[in-house]
Amino acid sequence: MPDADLLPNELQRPLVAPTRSARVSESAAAARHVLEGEGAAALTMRRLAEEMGIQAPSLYKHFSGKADLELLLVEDAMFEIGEVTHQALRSRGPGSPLLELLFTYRTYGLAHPNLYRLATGGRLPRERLPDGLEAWAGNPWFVATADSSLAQALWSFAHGMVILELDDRYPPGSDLGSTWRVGAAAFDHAAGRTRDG
Amino acid sequence: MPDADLLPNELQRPLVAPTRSARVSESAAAARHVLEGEGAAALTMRRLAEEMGIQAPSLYKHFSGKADLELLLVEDAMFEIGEVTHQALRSRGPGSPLLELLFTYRTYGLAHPNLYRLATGGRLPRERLPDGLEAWAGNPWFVATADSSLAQALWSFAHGMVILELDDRYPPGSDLGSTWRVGAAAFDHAAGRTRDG
DNA sequence: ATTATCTATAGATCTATAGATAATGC
DNA sequence: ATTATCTATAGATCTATAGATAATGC
Repeated sequence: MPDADLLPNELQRPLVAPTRSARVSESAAAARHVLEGEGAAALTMRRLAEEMGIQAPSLYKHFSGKADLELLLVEDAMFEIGEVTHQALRSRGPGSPLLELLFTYRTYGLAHPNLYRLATGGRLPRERLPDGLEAWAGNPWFVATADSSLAQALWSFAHGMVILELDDRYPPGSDLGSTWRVGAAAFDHAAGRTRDG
Repeated sequence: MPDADLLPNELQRPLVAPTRSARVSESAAAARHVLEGEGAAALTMRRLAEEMGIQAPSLYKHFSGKADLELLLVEDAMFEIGEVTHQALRSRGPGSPLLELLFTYRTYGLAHPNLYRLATGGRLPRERLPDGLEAWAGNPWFVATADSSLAQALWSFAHGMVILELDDRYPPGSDLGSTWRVGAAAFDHAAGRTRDG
């Protein structure tokens, strides 16, 4: 069923590939649990098997290899990020819509640090992703700016902020709330909005 | 000796720790060669030793471990990025100073992808870095914006752009030059400059 | 019957230490 | 004498396959 009402420029959410068996879904959930709790280095086939109470070789009946498993997690993260950011635009409050979008994105990243790193770091296996997922997940940035270059610039700013914050790259004591706000204000202006629009 | 003439807000360059023996410097150069040529996964103590024509255990007379070696590369990258970005501000041409700074940063990242990833990804071992290096390397962003929040926002934008470009994260066919320009323009305005200043 | 799991194990790594030997510096 | 290097190797992993056994679905 189509979404009730789409914003201007909003894309239809792509379908989740219905090809995940129950066991595959369980594996993805367990993998996520290990990843978030213990970090990327801990996410091995052995550790995942242990988490599920089975032996590692059994996993190969469900996945052709580790890359398969990681792809599921990347998909999950992209769907979730797409959901929350689309939602941020639809239910926007009185403040700057960009700031709302940015804070929503930040909140997701900070809440799922290792999943965020996995999903946004390194090359994207485009040829194996569900059709339309990449475009749909990036769509909120375009909806918010109505310009593809500005959308990319805004997303780059957001990603830079999140990944640098996750990696504790800002000098201790930095007021990151303020950094997000001045960034949002700069892009608000570029998008043709007044600062307190 | 002090720099000839510093820009407003410009910091003095910190001294390179003069503690690198000739062999350590050679190792760092060889490590860099392996890293840039073959990627982070190839940078092992074994591969480095092979590159230098010695046996891996010999390296442990020069480094306490792999972390030691990587620290050298991070320092090198931070010094180099600091150099080129400070230089970009000093020798600025007629265009937007932010765009010049941004393009200089981008050019460095694209020219040294794996070193850039190593130096900017993951946690920074602050306690082991030369005194003042982090602040000095980040100083150009502050000089360019004269505001610490805006400086952080601008640097975050720049890093996001570079890392996403290195990881081929923009949809194929994206006009990234345009993305850099609209970003620069947004921050130029926020820094109180007119678009064609 | 078919699918999921198990045991056993191949085959590749890696980092790092111990102790012997060669090279270098005063 | 001291420092750099070598050989040998400990000790930990990891991914993935082969083939046997147990569980499940028609």
